[in-house]
Amino acid sequence: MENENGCPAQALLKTLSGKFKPEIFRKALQGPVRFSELLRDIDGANKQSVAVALKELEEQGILHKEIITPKPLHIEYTLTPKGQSLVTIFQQLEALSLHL
Amino acid sequence: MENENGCPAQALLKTLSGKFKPEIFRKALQGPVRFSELLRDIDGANKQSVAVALKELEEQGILHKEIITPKPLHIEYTLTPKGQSLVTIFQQLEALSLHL
DNA sequence: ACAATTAGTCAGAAAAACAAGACTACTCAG
DNA sequence: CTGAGTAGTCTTGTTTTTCTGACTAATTGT
Repeated sequence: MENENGCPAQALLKTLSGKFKPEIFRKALQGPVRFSELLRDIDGANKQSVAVALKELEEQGILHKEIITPKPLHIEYTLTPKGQSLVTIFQQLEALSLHL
Repeated sequence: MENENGCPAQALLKTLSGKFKPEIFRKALQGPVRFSELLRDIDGANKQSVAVALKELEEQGILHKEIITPKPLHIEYTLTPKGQSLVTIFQQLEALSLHL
């Protein structure tokens, strides 16, 4: 496990790779997301993968986890400022994929 | 195998995922690359993975494969215009990974 | 009391990605 | 003729990623 990486973008690229991360990120753009909501809405999603994706996105400081109410358990994930800064890059990626 | 993907960026993101693709892309920025050169220069690279990466990058229209001389076998891969258009995005990704 | 929802975790299986080594096929230098 | 370089492919095996189903633990609805 050595990581003397000559390519800085690679790390960032990795943080958004994974089957559901781009999808989750995308939904988070439109507002706070929750675990079970993602599970329902994302086609082919499974608990484990969504849970791991959320955890990693949180660890990477892209999403912020917040317990809204503990009584009827309600947790929300929102984009952090760092997450917001990725938005423009995503928009460009999307623009690119359209006209090609 | 259905791909009615709600996330356009995901496809593009996938084209650059994989252990060596970012590295190969990066080298291609500095000039034409060749198979054995990548094999030598990229740390931990192996024939199979590099071959597959090159093939996929070519299929995705990011690299252009050209036989320079068939006699002493010499093949070069160069960035296509589509590949070029990814450069700015990469630069932003790198800028981002620095100040975070 | 019983079912459903919330948000997970855990163990094991299945699938996908990656790696190692043998092999093809052709050219060039000695 | 032999060894080295070019650019791969093919088969097999390992490692990583993803998926499935069972389980926890609490609350709300019927």
